[in-house]
Amino acid sequence: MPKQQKRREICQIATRLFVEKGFEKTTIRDIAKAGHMNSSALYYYFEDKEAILYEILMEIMDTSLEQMREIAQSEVLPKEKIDAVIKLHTRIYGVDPVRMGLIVFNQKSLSVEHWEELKDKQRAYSDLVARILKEMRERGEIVDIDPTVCTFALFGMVQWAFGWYNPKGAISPDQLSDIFTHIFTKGIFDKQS
Amino acid sequence: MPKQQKRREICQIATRLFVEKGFEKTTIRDIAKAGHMNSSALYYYFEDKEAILYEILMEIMDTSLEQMREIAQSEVLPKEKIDAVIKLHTRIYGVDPVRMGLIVFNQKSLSVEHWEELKDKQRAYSDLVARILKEMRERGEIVDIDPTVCTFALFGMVQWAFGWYNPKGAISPDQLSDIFTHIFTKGIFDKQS
Amino acid sequence: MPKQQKRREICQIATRLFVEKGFEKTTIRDIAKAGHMNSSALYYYFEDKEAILYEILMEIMDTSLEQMREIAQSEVLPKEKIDAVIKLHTRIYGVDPVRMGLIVFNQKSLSVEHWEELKDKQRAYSDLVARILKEMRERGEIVDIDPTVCTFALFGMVQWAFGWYNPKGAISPDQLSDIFTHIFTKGIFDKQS
Amino acid sequence: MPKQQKRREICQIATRLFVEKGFEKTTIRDIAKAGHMNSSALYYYFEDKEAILYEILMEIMDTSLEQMREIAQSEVLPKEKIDAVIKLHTRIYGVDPVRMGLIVFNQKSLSVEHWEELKDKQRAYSDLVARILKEMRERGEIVDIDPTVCTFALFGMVQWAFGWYNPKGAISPDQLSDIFTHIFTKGIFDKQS
DNA sequence: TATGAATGAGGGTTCATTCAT
DNA sequence: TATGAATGAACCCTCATTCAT
Repeated sequence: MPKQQKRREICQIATRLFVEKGFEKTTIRDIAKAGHMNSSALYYYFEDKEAILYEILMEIMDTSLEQMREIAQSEVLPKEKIDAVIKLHTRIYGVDPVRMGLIVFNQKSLSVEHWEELKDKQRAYSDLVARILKEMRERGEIVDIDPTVCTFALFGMVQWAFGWYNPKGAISPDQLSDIFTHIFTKGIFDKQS
Repeated sequence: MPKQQKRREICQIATRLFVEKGFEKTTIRDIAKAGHMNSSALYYYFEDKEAILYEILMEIMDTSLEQMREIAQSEVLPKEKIDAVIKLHTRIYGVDPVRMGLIVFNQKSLSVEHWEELKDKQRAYSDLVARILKEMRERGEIVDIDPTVCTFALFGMVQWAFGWYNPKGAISPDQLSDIFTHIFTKGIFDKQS
Repeated sequence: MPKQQKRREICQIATRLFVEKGFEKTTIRDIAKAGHMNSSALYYYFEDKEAILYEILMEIMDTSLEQMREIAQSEVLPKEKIDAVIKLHTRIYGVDPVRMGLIVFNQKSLSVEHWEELKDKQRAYSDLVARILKEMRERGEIVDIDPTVCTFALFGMVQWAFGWYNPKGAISPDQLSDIFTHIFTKGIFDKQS
Repeated sequence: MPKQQKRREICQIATRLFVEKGFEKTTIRDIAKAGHMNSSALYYYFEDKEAILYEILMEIMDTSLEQMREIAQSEVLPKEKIDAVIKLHTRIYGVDPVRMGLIVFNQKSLSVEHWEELKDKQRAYSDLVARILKEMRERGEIVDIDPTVCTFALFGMVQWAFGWYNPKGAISPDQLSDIFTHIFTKGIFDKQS
């Protein structure tokens, strides 16, 4: 258990460095120094440098996947689910520069197997949303566009915020997700915001 | 002049490799070998490995910035400009895996100065769009949301396609930009597609 | 006593690994894992990684030296002693891949002092044989060649078998030592085998 | 050509070090330092540390194989061939501490493929001798013992000298090979040396 | 213009060993 | 007796870069 705790600690430190400098430019010695330990000590906790990235990324995906599942399985109207989806995705990926930055900038550094594992979880995550939209589309509640495309459009819009959103700015996370909800559901031509 | 030509050739080769393996994992010898030249020769054409990336990225930004300027300066209705913007951005960044991949995955490899230069051009590019939206907003033609936020929302939605859009799939680039236009302007709750 | 027993156990495990992979490529953790113990525990039983090799090698030398002494001290004709010597050396070093392999491939990994100790015992061992031959030579019973050279010639011929002899093949260990005896004493030109 | 020359130079230096300390304990920097060059320069000439050992070992085998072939193909009596074989093997492997030491102490450090290549050449080498003996045996000229076993017995006797023969001692290489010839052909019980 | 050769800094990783418990 | 954790010294190898030609 203290070992597991130390792993987490290392992951937190590595996360910061990976976001700042990228995986490739972060050396094992950088991580060690930031954690006040010997670089070889890291190999007591992780097999590899890549294993650290893998652990970090998987933890992110597992957590968000679980939350998305809860939304998908909740007993509310599809429309309300979409609201919740946008709120969740904004909070996890839009407003937080770490998670998205980590994934976007470093996924290429995963091993092929681990990368595929990541992709699988991402697919599972987006499928949950696409299925909601599909249902709405079949009921004629939304526009007649491929739900998967709509999902990716939404995700792109929301998560891209990681690159420009300023947490200390005028817009709160909740306001941001409201904005995204408005655009995604009603478009910018709809004027009653 | 042959020198400039050779530079372009090198950039094309490097572009391919950077997209495939990323800047950090592409060695100067990889580029040289792919171009059937000696790795030392590259230093006759470029100061640095980074200089190659810089040139590639700047060329992309300059080209797209120019095209965006044309749209901004054209004498048409703002609404039509938005259509054109989405069409342009979809074509340049959405359906082409190279340009966006290059920028997203490799911008961290630029030197600080070059990175800021890139950011400046990206800002200029997005400002052109934001200004159109601002004008529309002032005229009450669109929803009352910060135009810059709208711009980034649009960009995110569109350019994220580089990661999932399949050029050999059922959706043509034009159809894709129509989809984006619909969502961005009318939202998915508007059912007449 | 349990400590001494454990030492032996460790030596047996290490012997196997040293033969398989060589001393340098066998890690202390390999040995520990094969013995279902923690690598730190080994340091309770042995000072060093090298100490394990030393113990193994010395045990081999002590055993064989003792057996050679018995032959040397036995009250039989020199000629019969030579027969016994060849039989012994064949059994210990020729047909067993472990002992010779261990010595040949790993003696360079001993510390200088230990290496010299090993050499001393090997010298004592070969001296016992050389003295028998010397006696025979003085009596004119054998060819007029330096007995030490003869001894090494014999040892080389016999112990080299560790590299090619197949215990599951057609030749039994006893037959092999008979062959060596024939060659060494009568040469291959002597046809009555 | 200067590159090939440098490769040879490196091999010579490495040979010395491998014999002195063994392959595993010789670092790439040791070799570089002994050759007054930068350790990375070695990688311009050789792919690997192992590639150096491979080159050295193959060169030894190729050379000796060629010389053994000449003997095998010469038009002389089998008995004279055997004399030549012993003379050759004594000179190449018995009297020279380098070649045999290199092979014996370091063959385990070759990659599996390279090790098998080495074994193949060694087999070819010993087969040439075994074939001569086989012919003699069929003609009833020598004892009725498996020629391959005789070959290995001979090789063992001769090459083991690398470990004990003193080039500055009283016995010249030619005398040594005469001794081996006597023992191998007539045995030590035959007294007219 | 172009190349062969060289270099130096550093990167990931291994491993024998130690030490507090 | 035994272990988990930590360490430090290396080790092999890579790579951008340089320089004489």
